[in-house]
Amino acid sequence: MAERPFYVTTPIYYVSSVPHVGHAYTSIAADALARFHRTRGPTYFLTGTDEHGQKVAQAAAAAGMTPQTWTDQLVEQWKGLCRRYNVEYDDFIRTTEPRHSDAVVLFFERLKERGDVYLGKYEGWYCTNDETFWLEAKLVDGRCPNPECRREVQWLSEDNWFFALSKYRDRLLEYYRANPQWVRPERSYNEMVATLEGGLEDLCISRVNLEWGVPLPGGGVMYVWLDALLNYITALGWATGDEKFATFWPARVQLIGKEIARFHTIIWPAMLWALDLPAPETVFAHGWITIDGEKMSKSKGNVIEPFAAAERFGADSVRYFLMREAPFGTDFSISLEKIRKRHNTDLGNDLGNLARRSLAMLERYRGGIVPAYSGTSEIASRFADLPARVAARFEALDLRGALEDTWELIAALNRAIDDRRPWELAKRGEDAALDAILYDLCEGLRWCAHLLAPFMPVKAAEMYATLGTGDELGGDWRTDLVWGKLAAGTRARPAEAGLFPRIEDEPPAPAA
RNA sequence: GGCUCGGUAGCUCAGUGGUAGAGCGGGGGACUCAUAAGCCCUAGGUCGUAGGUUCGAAUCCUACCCGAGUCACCA
Repeated sequence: MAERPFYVTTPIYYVSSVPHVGHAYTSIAADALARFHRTRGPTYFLTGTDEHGQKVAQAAAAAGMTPQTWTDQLVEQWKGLCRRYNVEYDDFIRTTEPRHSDAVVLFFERLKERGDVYLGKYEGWYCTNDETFWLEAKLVDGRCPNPECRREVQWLSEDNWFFALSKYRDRLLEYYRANPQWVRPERSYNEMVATLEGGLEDLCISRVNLEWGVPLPGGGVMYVWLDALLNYITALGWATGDEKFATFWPARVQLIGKEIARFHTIIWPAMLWALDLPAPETVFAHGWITIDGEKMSKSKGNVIEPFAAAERFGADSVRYFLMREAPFGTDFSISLEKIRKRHNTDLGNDLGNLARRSLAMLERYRGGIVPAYSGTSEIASRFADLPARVAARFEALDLRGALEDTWELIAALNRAIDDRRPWELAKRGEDAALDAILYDLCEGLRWCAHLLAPFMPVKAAEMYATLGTGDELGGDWRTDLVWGKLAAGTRARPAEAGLFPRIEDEPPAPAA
């Protein structure tokens, strides 16, 4: 049965500053999903940058640059983050590209034709720093109530365009009731239902006193959020009738951080419906990465810097940590020490050492030549359904579960070595039994390489290469992960250095 | 303040009516192929507090305490 093409997106990242590990987290999760789905069929993975809005304009001005120059330079950091972590996107869209901004204008015109957008007056106390209108009652001493801001606010009265969001409320509620899985995890779903039940107001979608954005006919620019949300379809060529759009929309999975759920699960589907387009299949709101339970923040100086982490532990080890540490969707806490522990124990001790000891014995007892498969194996029968189980985890967006299931095989292989004691079999000349365990180990490693490739593409490929099959990873598990497929006579070569060399504790930093 | 979700072994958590579980850490043991890795054994925790329902509750109800999230036209 052919699956529907798989389209996965990350939020487009706001380029007012540099990336941190939270951005890497979302991108890596999307990448793992995309890499898995590529083994089964057409897959498209989109990420990008959100470059409009007042904060970008201000940051650029502060740096003495035009907004365009500013974003041109910053976007390299974001692309560099993907490169550093081997995040293999199919497309990277910037909202300043004409293919996007032209489509935003088209969107606006379509809505106008349809009567979903109208001219109105927006008035209120406005804080330029927060780009927010505040109710008078919320002001603190006549100033911005945001405790980190507290700037003066000004009274603004503007003629603006409004999107008739409220008229989609009932349809949204029906959609939520009919599709309980469409917003996940459940916590986000419940909160959004509660928001909807509380009622919706129309949305002001233009900014007349701002220039850095997509210009609207008659003046002003598009509110940055609507501009940004549209990237998910403009990148596919919605506006130009590209066949990519026909193939991949609606998205199977849109990953977001839980803080932007409202935009993606209320405003976004309404925008799509206004264009007579279907809403995405699933919006998944993942949790925050914290440091000892606290939100990362530059002022606290507790930021994990993604480039430095990759430097110290290797990109794949950080990828592994992020996907393994907590169930996908919940908050979890990160520290360099935690990454180091997972690297040393899960990756070094369990997996890396398994590969090394297995291949060392193959080398010693069989000259590195993979023996023939006898046709039966206890491990084979016990794990026959593993690829299907791991695949089901991916379908369910249970990325940690996929790793946990795979680790069962790794543990079983380590246990098998101790149970069957190849060194004794070799001494006693029990060739058939020795061949059997050695074959199980090599075949097991081949399976691990396939199953782990979405999470650790580089290390999985290295591991696979040591087996010496000459093939590359990336095939369909349903045909490739059949126990016994590893050919007898294959010349495997133990890696010289371990796959995951142990990383020692850092010496205490010298006092400043 | 309203709403939501949590408070279970040192740590992270699973467990939603019927004799308290997993992983990690800690402790003990046997082995040697291996990155002093792996394997085996080992935790006896008033399941936030106080009531209630029930033959029986970590699991249902009530109140309270504690923590987090959310209630913004803020990435």
